[in-house]
Order: sequence, then C-alpha cells, then structure tokens
Amino acid sequence: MKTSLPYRVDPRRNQLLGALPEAEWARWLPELELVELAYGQVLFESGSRPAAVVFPTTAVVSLTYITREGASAEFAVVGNDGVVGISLFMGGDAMPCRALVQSAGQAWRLGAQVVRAAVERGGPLLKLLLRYTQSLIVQTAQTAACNRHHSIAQQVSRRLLMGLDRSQSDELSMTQEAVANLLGVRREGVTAAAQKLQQAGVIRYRRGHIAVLDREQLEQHSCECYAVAKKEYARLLPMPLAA
Amino acid sequence: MKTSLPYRVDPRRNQLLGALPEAEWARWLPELELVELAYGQVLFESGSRPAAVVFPTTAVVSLTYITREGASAEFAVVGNDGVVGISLFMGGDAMPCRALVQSAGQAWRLGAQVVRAAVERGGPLLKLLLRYTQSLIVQTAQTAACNRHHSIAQQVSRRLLMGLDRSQSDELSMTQEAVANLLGVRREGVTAAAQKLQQAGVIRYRRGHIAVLDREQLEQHSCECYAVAKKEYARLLPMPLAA
DNA sequence: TGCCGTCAGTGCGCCAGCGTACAGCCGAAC
DNA sequence: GTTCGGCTGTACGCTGGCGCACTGACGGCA
Repeated sequence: MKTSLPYRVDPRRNQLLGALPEAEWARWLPELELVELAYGQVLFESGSRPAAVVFPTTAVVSLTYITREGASAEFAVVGNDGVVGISLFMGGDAMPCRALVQSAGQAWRLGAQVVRAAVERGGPLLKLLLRYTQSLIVQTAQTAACNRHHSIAQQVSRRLLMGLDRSQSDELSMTQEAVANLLGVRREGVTAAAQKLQQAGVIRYRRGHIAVLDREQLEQHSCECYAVAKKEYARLLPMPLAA
Repeated sequence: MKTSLPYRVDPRRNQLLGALPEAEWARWLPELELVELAYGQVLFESGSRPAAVVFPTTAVVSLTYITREGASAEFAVVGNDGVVGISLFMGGDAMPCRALVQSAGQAWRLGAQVVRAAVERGGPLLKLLLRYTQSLIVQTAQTAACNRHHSIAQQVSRRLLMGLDRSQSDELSMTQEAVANLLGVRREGVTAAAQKLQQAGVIRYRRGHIAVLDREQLEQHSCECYAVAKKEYARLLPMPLAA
C-alpha cells in the first residue's frame, strides 16, 4: 500500500543488511534483487528448497509449522529485523515449515548461489546471519513455552506487538481469523481477547484493521515473551548504523 | 551407571563427531576432554555463557526455557545425536535457556577457544554443527506446534521415544514427575497417560524406571512429531561412519 | 526387619479453550 | 445506494488439563 508504492525501499532498512560494514555491504549490494511480496504468498512450502534468502524491508513473513492434521502454529515472525530462508546457509537446504507473507511489502533477495559463496567465504555476512539465526532459535523456543503456559489474551497481545515492530507503524492489517490461524487457536478466542483489549482502550479495530492506541498497556497485557525476545535480539544484534 | 563405569566411551559414539572425515577428526581429537555428567547437573544457566560445547555420548541433556513465573518447558533434547552450547559457534555466546542433564553419562567437551578457531576456519566441523543446529530449530519449532495441538498422552509418548533413542536402551530412568516438569504439565496428567500406556502393554514402569515393551505401539500413541523430527535429522545428517 | 522418603494413584471442583451454529454488520464493489 | 461476501459477535455444551489435597505403596538404607 502506502509503503510499497514509492518504488524501492532502501534495502538497508532491513536491519541485517543495515548492520553490514560498508566494505562488505558494497560487495553484496549488486547481488540483491528487489521483490514485492503479496499478502498470503508462500515464500517456500514445507520441505521445499528456497531459491533465495529474503531480507524483508516492509514486508512481514511468518514461519509456520503445519501438523499432519492440518493444524498450524506460527513459531517465528520475520520482518525487517531478519531474513527468511535460513536453511540455505545452515546447510540443510529445505525445512519442514512454511514461509507465509503476513503483510504485503518489499523485500530483497539474495540467490542461493550467492549465499553459498558467502558461507564459503565465512565473512561478516555469515556471522550476522548466524547471530540472527540464534535469535530465531530463541524466538522459537519461547513460542514453545508460550504455547504451553500463556493465555490466548497474552499471546494475542504478544503477536500484535511483534507485528507492530515489524510493520513500523501503529496499525496492523490482519483479521482476527488470521491471528487465530497464526496462533493456532479458535477465532472466537481471539475475538474475546480483542474485545477485552478494546474495552481497556488498548486497541481499536474494524474489520481487518487493528490500531494500537496504548502500546505500553499492550505490553502489560502481553506475556513476558515479547520483551524477552526483543531484548535478546538487541543483545545479539546491536545495530551499528540502521536507518 | 552401567555405561559410564568402563572408563571412557568412544567419543565417536557421538554422531556429530562420528560424522567427521578422518583428517578433520584427527585435528580436533586432541582438544576433546572427557566429562562425566551427573543427573540434574546444569550445564549452563539461562543467560550465562557456556565455557565449552559438549558432545554427549551416553549422557542426555535437555534444553529448557523457564518463564518468569517459574514454569518450564523443554524445547529440545540432546544426546549422542548432537551438541550442547550452540551459542558458542552461532556467535551469541549466551542463550536465555537452561541446559539440564536428564540422564547421567559421559560427554566430551571442546573449549570455547577451540570452537572459535573452528568457526574462523569454516571447515567441515562448522558445517556439521550448523546442519545440526538446523535440525535443532526444527525440533524446537515442532515442540511449539506440539505444545499447542497435541494431547499430553501423545507428548509423553513422544518424549519417551526421544529419550529412548538417545539412551540407546529400552529403559529410561525418569520419574513421572520429571517427565511432567519437562513437558510443562501436571504430574497427574503424566500419570494418567502412563497408566493408559501400561494398560495397553506398551510400557511398564516402577518408581522412576520406565521400560518400553512395544516400541512400535509407542510410536503409534505418539504424535507425528517424533517421526518427523527423526526423519528430518536423518535427512540433515546422514551418518557416514557412526558406531 | 523395619523405617521413612520419594514416587505414584485418586478424587473433586474449576475453567480455559474447543466445536458448532447462527446472527449481525461493515464496507468494498458494482 | 444497494448488494453481497467476508468479518465479527454471541451462545451453549463439552472436555482436557489445572490446582489442590490426601492416600497408598515401593524400595533403599540403617
């Protein structure tokens, strides 16, 4: 929408790309290719090998695991803070999970060949990617604990905050049903949680649009998971010169 | 017990070490140091930097995340199939999780300095570690989905199978309470599940010892997660010459 | 042989979240 | 402006898992 019209968003709005030292950045810039990601688009399917790693700038992608019965559960959210397709540099090529575009926008892709070269080289790019991967593991582990112990209301709050950070705005375009699918819970549960939040003046929503009015309160409604993951990301990837 | 008394278990019974090419193996062997791990021992605490990575041979370690309220949830199990302390080569040093010895036994440690050298070198050891890390991510993501969608009975079965594989035996030494703590559920829930399994003739237990009588049936009682994770591990790390 | 600590079994009330079904309503598109 | 499809609100019964409390029993140790 607004964000994707004015041609191309600066790739360095992606925090990983933005964290590269200048010399290193110059090396990879020519290899980057712009892509527009549409809502609902599948970047890669469970078990298939991604053709490239993708660095979102304005798009937001969620990584979900689908059970045999068809139930799904999101275990990580990737926006301009990270990269999609870690299996390409981790060496396993495919992964048994799905990468689904949650919020349309732009991203920059780096072909598998180039990624392989970066791995062989073992320079700053690889180190950055690995650090990010560690933060992804933490996020995933936390999601596991969160799924076990925290209430739907807490999880909805957490998920809204995570979406918010990655869309760099105070509004999200997602239906309650979409949130429910991501969390792997019933829509009604999300409706109840959203009402509670709306009545408390924390958010306001209308048909697929959620505006956050009081972010601080939202954090209080959320479980610790949000703050911990954010802190851990900041520890692992202290941004040197982001936009 | 039995397994740890006769001096030192061959380090290459650890499948990662066993998968190293001979030349590479010769390089790291002198750096390996034997450690005996005791039940309940904490290899590293949440947020602290491990002093070494640890390759279990007969020991089994579980990675758990502890919530602020003190509830815990295991998100991965590491035995002779893997390595503990991935943050050392991923570049983040610490991780907000705890590594807890679930089953006493031996392991081999590789000091942080040496690990760092291996990372800089970027050779087969690093590649192996990264592939394993990917399988760890899958295991963690799956745990997240499992916690959301599967019943306690299924999860107990899954956890028993995972423990079984890593202890290379048909018996586990763990109380129902221990299992409950790992899964992050009530002991009573585990008791119920265990009874069901015992009545079906799948397992037999007595005070902290669980014998598996019918492994195939146990797999049927388990959710898909066990089989998927195992298959994915085999795909990522096809062992060339393990014991 | 007997003691005692630890582990396992059971019961009860409670509630979060599920499945299902249906009603209402917004808002984009024609 | 009207229509229609998709999003949201509501209700009801059910059940899996929780918290709590207490009993029973195995088995290591003295």
